[in-house]
Amino acid sequence: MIILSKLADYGVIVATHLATHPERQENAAAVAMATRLPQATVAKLLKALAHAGLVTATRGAAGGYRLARPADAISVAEVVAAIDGDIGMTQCSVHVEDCERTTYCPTRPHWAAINRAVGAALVAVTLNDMISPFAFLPAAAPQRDSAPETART
Amino acid sequence: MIILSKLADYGVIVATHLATHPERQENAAAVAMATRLPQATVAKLLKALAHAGLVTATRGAAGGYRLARPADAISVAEVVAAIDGDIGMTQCSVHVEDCERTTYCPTRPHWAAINRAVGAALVAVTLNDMISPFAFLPAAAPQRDSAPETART
DNA sequence: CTATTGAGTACCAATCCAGTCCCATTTGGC
DNA sequence: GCCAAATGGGACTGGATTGGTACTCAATAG
Repeated sequence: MIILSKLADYGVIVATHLATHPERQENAAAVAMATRLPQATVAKLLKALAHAGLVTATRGAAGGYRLARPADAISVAEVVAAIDGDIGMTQCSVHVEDCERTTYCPTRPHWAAINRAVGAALVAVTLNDMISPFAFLPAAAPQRDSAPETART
Repeated sequence: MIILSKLADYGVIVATHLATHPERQENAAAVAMATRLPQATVAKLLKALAHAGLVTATRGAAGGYRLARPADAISVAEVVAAIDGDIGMTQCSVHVEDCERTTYCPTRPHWAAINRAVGAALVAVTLNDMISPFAFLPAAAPQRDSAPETART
């Protein structure tokens, strides 16, 4: 199974590309060319990213896009969420009210925890990390501990 | 976006149900009844789980399914993988050869790391954990249920 | 004023997925 | 030995989702 949709994947590529030239302003066509992605699709992605406030757009002739924030202040999770929506493991993680199984489904509360772990893995990575040629995180997921207490909210 | 497909979600529910009665052998109809899921779908799921070796099936009259291993030796990741296939963030995480972008895509190596983190989050949770009514991860229980991400940088 | 470029929306095609059905095979009971 | 019960393994289908495109409106530079 693939977690990210192709569009979200592309979105990260596009955002990463912009992160490599933070000062330069590029229009959709230029980004499409640089990333080898279909132009119409890139335009759509950039609109979504702009809508989410991750990139700033300049309209009109000689317009274009650039990152709204420094590359190390934009997480991959944000980029993905801008395109695919909020991340959740299961239906009930995102739309709790939709799950009529809530009353007798014993697994539900646990998904929330898994959810958080996955989200943390994505939040921990910034665009700046994606640019760097080296690995950046040791292991972002919570290691299972079999010590359920340590409750320290 | 929802990470798990409905079937994978159901699969975990089914497996969890079997984990509550490790010694009992149940046929597909009984599991469907207990879990309130469509019978045909449950049958399909159990076949997949059996194929993956997570449950053992007994054919013929009075046949049925039971867990192949103790509940604490089966991770959620295995159940999900049995139904949805291996987990990967992006296309290239699962089918590297399919990605003709390999040569110039700078993000690729990083996805592998994110991938590992997400996988670890699922591997860390066993069916036994899913049964227990209490949280098993440090931050699992609190009231907040939806929108767990939204990076706060 | 006009060319350029993003914003927004509507739309289409293709794929994927959830769910069902069918038939072969195995096994227990009569 | 035969039949019923149950899994094994496909094939099939309707529908939803997604990837991708096209078209029009709005803004801006020159």
